[in-house]
Amino acid sequence: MPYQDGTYGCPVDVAVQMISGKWKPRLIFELQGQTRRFGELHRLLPGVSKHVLTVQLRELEKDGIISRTVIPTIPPQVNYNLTEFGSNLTPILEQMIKLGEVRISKEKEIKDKDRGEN
Amino acid sequence: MPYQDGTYGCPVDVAVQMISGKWKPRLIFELQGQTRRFGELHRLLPGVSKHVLTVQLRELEKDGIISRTVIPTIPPQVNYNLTEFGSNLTPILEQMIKLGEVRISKEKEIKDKDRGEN
DNA sequence: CAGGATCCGGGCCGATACTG
DNA sequence: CAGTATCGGCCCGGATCCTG
Repeated sequence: MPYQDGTYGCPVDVAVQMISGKWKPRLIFELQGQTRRFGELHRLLPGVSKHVLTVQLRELEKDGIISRTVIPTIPPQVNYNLTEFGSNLTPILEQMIKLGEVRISKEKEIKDKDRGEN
Repeated sequence: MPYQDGTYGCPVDVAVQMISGKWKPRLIFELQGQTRRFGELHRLLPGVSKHVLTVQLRELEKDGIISRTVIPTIPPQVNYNLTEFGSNLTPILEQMIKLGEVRISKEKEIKDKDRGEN
């Protein structure tokens, strides 16, 4: 959202706002190239409650990152997809995965070293 | 941090933990290839208090992303740098900037369209 | 100059119960 | 199945004042 003078904030901050939320990056990741149902996402993210999951999904939808499609059957079915705009987030996720892996292997080293010293 | 069974979480979540914090991505961005002093960072991020800035810097330091160097002059001088490990975050920042720019130009379009309709 | 100490408010997140 | 409704805790972030 622009300031009153019509200017916009730093691109970094803008991006931060879009993906900030404890589960959003994970959700975007799980929706890469796949349609997922609500319950599916709920199972894929152990620890998230349905309430919080709903809120995060709604925010992503409002930001134009994902789309939500309701199929009015009984029982109902709701599908989530990445939008075209949302696919712009893919490179970020890829880099986050790389970073996470680097970090994990670094921790493994430390742990292995500690074991060697005891 | 690993679980008790020695396994590690999803790389995405690990990365999220590292960069989550309202000002962290901005701080990492401002430290790309440059040494910066505390006051400098404080001026570069309008809106952040010294207290919060300190906390965020300390967390980044604890995670091994930045280094903190004190030069005991009067008045004191404290320099911050990205560590070698921290430079692993550069690709993420680049992608976040791209994303932010896409988003900003998209909002500009909408605003221009609205102006045309009124 | 670069913080530490203290207080505080909000919203982020989660648990539980209920529903079309 | 895919949510809503309600409640509550807790921590993040901010304001203010103080210091070597």
